[in-house]
Amino acid sequence: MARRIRRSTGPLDHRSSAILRAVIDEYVVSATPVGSLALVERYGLGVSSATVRNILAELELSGLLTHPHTSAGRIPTDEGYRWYVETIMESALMPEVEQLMIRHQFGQVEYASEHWFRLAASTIATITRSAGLATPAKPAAAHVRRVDLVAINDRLASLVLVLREGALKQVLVNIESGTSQDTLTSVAARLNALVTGRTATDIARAVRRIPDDLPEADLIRRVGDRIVRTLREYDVDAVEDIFSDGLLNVMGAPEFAQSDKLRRVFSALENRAYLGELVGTVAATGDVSVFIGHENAPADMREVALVLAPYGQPGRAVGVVGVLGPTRMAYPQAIGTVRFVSGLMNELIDHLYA
Amino acid sequence: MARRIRRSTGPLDHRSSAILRAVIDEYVVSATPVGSLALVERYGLGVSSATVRNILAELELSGLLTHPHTSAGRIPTDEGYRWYVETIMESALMPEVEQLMIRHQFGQVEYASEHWFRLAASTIATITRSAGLATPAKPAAAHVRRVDLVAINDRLASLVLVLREGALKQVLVNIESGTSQDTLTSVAARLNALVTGRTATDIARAVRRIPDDLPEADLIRRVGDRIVRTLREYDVDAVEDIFSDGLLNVMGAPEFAQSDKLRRVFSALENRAYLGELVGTVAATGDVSVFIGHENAPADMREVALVLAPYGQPGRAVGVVGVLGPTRMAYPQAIGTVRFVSGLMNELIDHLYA
DNA sequence: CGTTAGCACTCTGGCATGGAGAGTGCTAAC
DNA sequence: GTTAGCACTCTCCATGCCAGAGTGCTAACG
Repeated sequence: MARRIRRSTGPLDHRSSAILRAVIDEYVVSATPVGSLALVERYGLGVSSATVRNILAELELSGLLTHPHTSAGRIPTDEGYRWYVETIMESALMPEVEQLMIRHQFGQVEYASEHWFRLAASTIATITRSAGLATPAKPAAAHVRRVDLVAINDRLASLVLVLREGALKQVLVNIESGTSQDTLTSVAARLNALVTGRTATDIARAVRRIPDDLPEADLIRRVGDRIVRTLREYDVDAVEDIFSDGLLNVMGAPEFAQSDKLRRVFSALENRAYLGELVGTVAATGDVSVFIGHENAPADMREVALVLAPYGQPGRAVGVVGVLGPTRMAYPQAIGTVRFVSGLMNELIDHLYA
Repeated sequence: MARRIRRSTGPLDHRSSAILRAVIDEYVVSATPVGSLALVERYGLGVSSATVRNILAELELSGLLTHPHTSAGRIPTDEGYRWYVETIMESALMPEVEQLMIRHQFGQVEYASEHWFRLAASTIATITRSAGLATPAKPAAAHVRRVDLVAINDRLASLVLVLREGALKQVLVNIESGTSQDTLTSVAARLNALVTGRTATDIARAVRRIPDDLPEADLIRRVGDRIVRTLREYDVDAVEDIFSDGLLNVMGAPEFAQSDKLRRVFSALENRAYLGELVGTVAATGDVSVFIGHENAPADMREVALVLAPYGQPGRAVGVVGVLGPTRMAYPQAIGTVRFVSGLMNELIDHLYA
């Protein structure tokens, strides 16, 4: 026997890392198991295929690579990808050209803040050729900036809440037949004094203290309660909106050629519960997070990887942007892109709250 | 030869229709070509399989059925489905039980009008086990009901438009550093006088007539222009939002087992241009419309059928609800469901504008 | 004249077979 | 420690074959 096979758990030596990296790089583009010969031919390793085979066997023992069957090349395991991601995590950046392109695109929609996160998702999708994900920036607790009441018909009015975080919320409220718009306007004025800058809890307290002899006290109280309820719903709502774009990109991947695999990916995407949970944990961090294959709890997501990053201002409004693709994903690009876009979103939000 | 084969272009005789109907009913549930034997066994036609074969041959000549290959059963052509749909169009209704169930569901979200169309899509998806589609009710030309200006920071304000049709629109506008909220409020009041109940064209005219000596004339004019621009964009915007739910249902259909077919369906769904166009034509009609296979212009939609119906008030706000599924669809159920849901949405909207 | 039994014919789908190609793991030599 | 050489294994694809399903035609029937 030429070399004792190490079941190394420690860090990989230089040559092993180079080969593991090469296997992953190759597999990511070819989507077929990569053999020792292909590696020496295409990656100028300076050793023979036999040597490479020895190292591949070691890497397999360490759990970083596998074999689909005896006489096939190697493919990375989720652990292999994990190692890879750790090694490139810090250095992954976007090419300047693309950065400029994206900045330009965002410049086009300048002030339609509600569309930023959609644009983020579709930009990410285009660049990474995977599915782009994004959630709108959502505050920990909604603060009201302004209230409006507009009569819709004889018995209904539209209650509009403008939140400090830039979001709008509208609900209908019943009014007594014959209430004029003037009355509504003055009620809205009273309410504005009561609610501006406040959160649900504060407003609930204020509403309880409305004196009975105030004109229209009843209506004010009723609308006030409605505001509280609406805010509470808004606060509790698990990230309601996870916008995704470029699903077609993912559908093209060869690993999803069988439609049942594809189906699983989609049902994973409709599994808002898990995504919402992830968004929550990611929002609490500062940088890009990567979730690879079985690192995702739901069985349906075992074949996909997620690259997510938060944006916004911690404690005020926080959202998430990211990529969903096969575990065989161009991680450096994905991480670079997500990092850049989240940074860009940060700039935009900062500008908003300057 | 026993019976001269008719290449009838006229209406089908009673027995032929019964058999055609049987083929379609059977194919819709089995998804496999249906043979003469299966028909006589399961549909008590009172004739032998040989006779049925003769009639099947006639129906094929008339273009209502085909053959995937020589020794297979028959499957309906798009024309066959078309014939079928015409014969059941008027009579397709939902079972009362389901009607009640749906009414109940809508009762739950009573006043969250912005969510009605989403609920419509998901309800339709659940019942028909296909993809449910819905667009929000959108007016021919937006009328402003109210304008609001809220300072966001030193240089930005949020312009909120409440439209007569119940929609909200928000954009950011630049303001001069140091403009107070009071100024903004008074500007908003001026603008309200100017724009209430008007459409983009009217407002553009009014803005041009603002006298220079009005306080803050500049700001008023600038915001006015912005309102006009926003309304115009809103008007022009091809139906921006086509909400869909239950795509997973469609993915399960055996005709989409190969993922490239599935892919085509999805890219069709992202083909907002065509869907928007359809929505436009459907909105102009009064009842359910059905588009089967090649009746759809885009090649990607040749394997799906759409059942669409408008809702809302013509000339005011009109939206569309519908189903997208394989051409092999349970048309009676789909048509009944879509008809009922659109009727229900009509009731809701009428109530809103009472 | 329409209906029916009978039968030859055709096509698919599943399954086994076999050979080419790719890539491994091992051994022995360097 | 590295490498050439080689037997071995497994997939993939093309081929051939068979059973099953269903047709279309023909000839007989009422």
